[in-house]
Amino acid sequence: MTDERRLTSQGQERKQQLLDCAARLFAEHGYADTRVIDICKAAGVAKGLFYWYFENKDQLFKELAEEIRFRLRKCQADAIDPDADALTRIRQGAEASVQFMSDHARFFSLLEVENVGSQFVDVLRRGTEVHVGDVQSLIEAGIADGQIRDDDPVLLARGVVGIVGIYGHFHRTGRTDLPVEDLARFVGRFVVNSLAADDRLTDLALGVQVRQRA
Amino acid sequence: MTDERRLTSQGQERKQQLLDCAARLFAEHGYADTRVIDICKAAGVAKGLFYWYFENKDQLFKELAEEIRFRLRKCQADAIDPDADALTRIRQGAEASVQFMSDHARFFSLLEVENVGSQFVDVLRRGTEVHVGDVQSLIEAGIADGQIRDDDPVLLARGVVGIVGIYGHFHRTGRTDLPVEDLARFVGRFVVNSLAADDRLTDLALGVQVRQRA
Amino acid sequence: MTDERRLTSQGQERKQQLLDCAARLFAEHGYADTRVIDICKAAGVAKGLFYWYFENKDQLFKELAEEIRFRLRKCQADAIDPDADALTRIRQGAEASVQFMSDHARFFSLLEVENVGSQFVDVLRRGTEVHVGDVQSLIEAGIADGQIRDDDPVLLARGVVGIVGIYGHFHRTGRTDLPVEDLARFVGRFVVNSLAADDRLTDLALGVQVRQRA
Amino acid sequence: MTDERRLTSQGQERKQQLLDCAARLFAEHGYADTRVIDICKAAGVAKGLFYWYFENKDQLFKELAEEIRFRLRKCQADAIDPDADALTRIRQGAEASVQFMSDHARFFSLLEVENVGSQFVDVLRRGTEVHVGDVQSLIEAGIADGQIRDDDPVLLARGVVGIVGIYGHFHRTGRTDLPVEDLARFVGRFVVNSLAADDRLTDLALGVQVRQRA
DNA sequence: TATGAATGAGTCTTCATTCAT
DNA sequence: AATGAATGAAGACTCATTCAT
Repeated sequence: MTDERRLTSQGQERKQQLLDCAARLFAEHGYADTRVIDICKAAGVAKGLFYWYFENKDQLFKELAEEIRFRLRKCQADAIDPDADALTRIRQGAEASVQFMSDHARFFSLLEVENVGSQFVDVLRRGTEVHVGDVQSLIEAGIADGQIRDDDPVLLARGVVGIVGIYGHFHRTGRTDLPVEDLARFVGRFVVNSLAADDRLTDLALGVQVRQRA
Repeated sequence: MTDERRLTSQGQERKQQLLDCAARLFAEHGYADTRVIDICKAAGVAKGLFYWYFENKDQLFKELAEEIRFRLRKCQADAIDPDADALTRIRQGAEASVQFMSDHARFFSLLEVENVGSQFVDVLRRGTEVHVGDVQSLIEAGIADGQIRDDDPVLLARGVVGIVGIYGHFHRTGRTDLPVEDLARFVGRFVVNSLAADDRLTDLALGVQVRQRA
Repeated sequence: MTDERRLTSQGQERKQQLLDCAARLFAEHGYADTRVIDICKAAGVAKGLFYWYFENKDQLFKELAEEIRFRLRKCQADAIDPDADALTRIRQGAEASVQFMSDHARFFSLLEVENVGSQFVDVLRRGTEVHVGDVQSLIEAGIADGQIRDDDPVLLARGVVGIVGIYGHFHRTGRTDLPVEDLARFVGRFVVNSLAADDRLTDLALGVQVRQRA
Repeated sequence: MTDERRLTSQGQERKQQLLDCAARLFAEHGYADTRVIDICKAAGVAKGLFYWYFENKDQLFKELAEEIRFRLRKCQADAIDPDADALTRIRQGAEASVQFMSDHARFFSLLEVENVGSQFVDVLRRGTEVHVGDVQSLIEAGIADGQIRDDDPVLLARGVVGIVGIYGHFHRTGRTDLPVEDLARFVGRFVVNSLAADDRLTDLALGVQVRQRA
């Protein structure tokens, strides 16, 4: 399947079925510990068929990774109020991301493979960079507004993306019984606090109506 | 080497040599892509000797992981001023960690394997928990002092540990030419901002002498 | 091949081919000294294919052992005259067994592994017990008839099975140039003599028409 | 230790200690599954020392095998009444052998390794031949006397040795709770019945004083 | 499309044996 | 005599990928 192939609708389904099974198994046992045959068995097809739909195991992974990135980004865009200020938008994006990661826990674990020596560093890193870029733009706007503290925007953006990932992982690996909504709000607070130039702006971005400062 | 073996000093050296070689190779090519024989070749010994010192490849990894965690913790303890306030101590610990991760980049990449399905989740997670616990104590103290914002200490601690890890990884993977010292200071700032209850306390923990607030 | 696999007829053939080659090699060089790759080379297939048909080397052995036991038992049943008396039937079974072991010497050497500490004791022992059980029934009948001397039927049965095995081994290991037919008859005589309650009954079971007793 | 070495008395002890441990372990787990290091550990010495006392693992086994054969033969000789008739002497030898095998169960299991493809066929077979030779002489005498049925003496001898071995194995592997003495007597009976030319002679060799014949 | 069969390079692990001290 | 260290050949088993039908 090196070339772009036109798949019948049944073929499309079959392919998606394999993708879904793979995602689940990768999430459950990791990429290395999931064999091609496991995926096929889960989908109830013969091993040979795998290679009709995918060039190889790596390629399947990359398809999965990109699909998920794409969905996440869409979700973030949907969650962000285009008229809000930069910090608020970052917060909204972060909260939506945490929620999304929880909803698609299985799929998402995949992206955590960004490890040294992995054959996927490139894809994954490229994926991360997209998010970092998104956040960076917002941060630059926020700094220009004086809303975000004046520090290296790229570094700050990386921090934001990283934090979201951390708590996503944390929640995904079941080490808290906190409801996602609460965790999402916590992450929003955390991110805003990390970036805000000033306490009052923090309050603003957090939507605190009235607050007494010491 | 299932049982506890008494090693001669020569044996101890040889074992450490194998550990060192393994750490380097794991860092360079990843755990899975480093074969036992690669480690042995790097150490200039026969393959069989590996199994004189280690039960198997997994076990070696676990020994390494624990050794590194131990060293990091020692380094943090050394960097922290026992008389300083909680937030400052967290900052010192974070900065020291970034520095340490840079110095021992090779070793440290190892710990990034905390992935779903890995055979090492347990060891690694346990390792992380130690750090989280350390930070948590400090955070609780800081909250009691009113220096750190009143939020869930465990979650906050996880954020701190996570952030340090992220920037460590970032630096390790060579995606910045920022000198480590600068990165460490940035991380310190980031952490402090994330936690501080108030801008003035931020300044305090960052050692800013005088600062005009808007 | 952990699960039950549906094999095509081609697959069945290939599997049998591997079984046959394995049997021959095991017989020639012993179980331990036959490598999986030897079996594959003998069958002209790649190493990996072995594991398509068998879980592992042990499992193949067990399949072989059971197959051979099954065939032997079938052969015995065919050789026995259902209308004859017990002692005669035992003799017929013994003779047929010796003949069978000679015909399938290769296969049969396998069963001699019933050794202390072998990973196969269970299967092999279970196999032996089947034969012992068969003989035991006949012996009990013979004792009831007064044809077989009144001694512990289980022990006697074990003796019969053992003797047959011994001479089978003896012939198989080429330590005699006696034709199998003669050896079989000798074993028949031996068994009958061991069991018969009385000389006259011995003669009967041996089919001696007339004989002068001293 | 290729050459004959003069061992100090302490050395003799140490060597015997290794032999004993090896015998036990071989009996318990089989030859192949007993590692040199297991023997050394059991004896509480370092692995290197093994090769001070034995050329290699095979050689140790051979020493053991011969030692046991020697002892068994001695025991048989002691049990046999030099003035008795041939059949009686065979019976006495057989009974003594069963008893001996029970007493030295551990050691004795070793001799059952006479398997195709084993590196020990030679030693073991040679050992067996000694016993067969012993019995053969007695059988020839018995045939000359008309006490033993006129059949091939070598084959008969093999049968006798084989039967003794079978029941020895049977008892050793714990598949009967019959006291050894009883088993030994059973084997004596079995052997005598197998060989005797005539029922009356059977009685004689079994030491039956008076018996009513049908 | 779909299947079962086939390939073969790759890796861990074992263990008898030897060596230096 | 005795020890711990070192060697390296050997073999079982895995699994992504390809093939014939």
